[in-house]
Amino acid sequence: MLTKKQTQEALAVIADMYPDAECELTHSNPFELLIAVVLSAQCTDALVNKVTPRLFAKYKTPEDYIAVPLEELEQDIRSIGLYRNKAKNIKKLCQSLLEQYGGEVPQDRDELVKLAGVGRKTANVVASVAFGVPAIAVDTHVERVSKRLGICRWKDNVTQVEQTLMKKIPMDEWSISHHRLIFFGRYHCKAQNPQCDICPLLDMCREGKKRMRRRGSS
DNA sequence: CTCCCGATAT
DNA sequence: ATATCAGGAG
Repeated sequence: MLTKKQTQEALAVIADMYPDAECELTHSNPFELLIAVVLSAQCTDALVNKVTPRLFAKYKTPEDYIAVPLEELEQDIRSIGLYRNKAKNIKKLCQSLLEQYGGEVPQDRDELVKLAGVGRKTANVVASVAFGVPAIAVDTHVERVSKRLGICRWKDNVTQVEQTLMKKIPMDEWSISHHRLIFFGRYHCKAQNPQCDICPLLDMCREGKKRMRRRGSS
């Protein structure tokens, strides 16, 4: 496992690669962000961004989502995938916003996770990006990168990964580091074809060195 | 653990 | 053809 100091050294290198990493889901207010993040489960941001322009033009408020039949909302988000669950969740979520939060998106993570379709990862993204609350949302990229680099253990679950990252990163850098880890995972330390051969972190990466050996001897 | 699920890269 | 995609609910 990388120490706290080694972890921050690795993050400094990643910061050089992606100094301006930020949320890539297009949105213009907390409500749109919440919808976009719910839609983004098991799906790329790029695909979500293809759908949200016309979605957000049609649906401005929680009332708008409740007003249409479920089947119509399903069709409007069909290309995202998992659309039946997501349409149902968005309707329930909007209902809750109106009934319990005056139509506004709550800022508290504990309130956010009570909403349909909102788990810890989504709640962290919304709290962090929309409201500036320090948080590290552990998605597939953050988990993969953290495990490959050895910031956490291979068998850690997402909760353990989040705890470890919060311990090894200063709180005022949680949000920016989270986005940089995502960029690093999405564009460089990719799931399918990681670019270990040109990786500035290869020296301190167990998995990378293992992969390079495997490639070199075959 | 399984199911949801279309789009995309390889 | 298959793995994967800013996961969450039952």
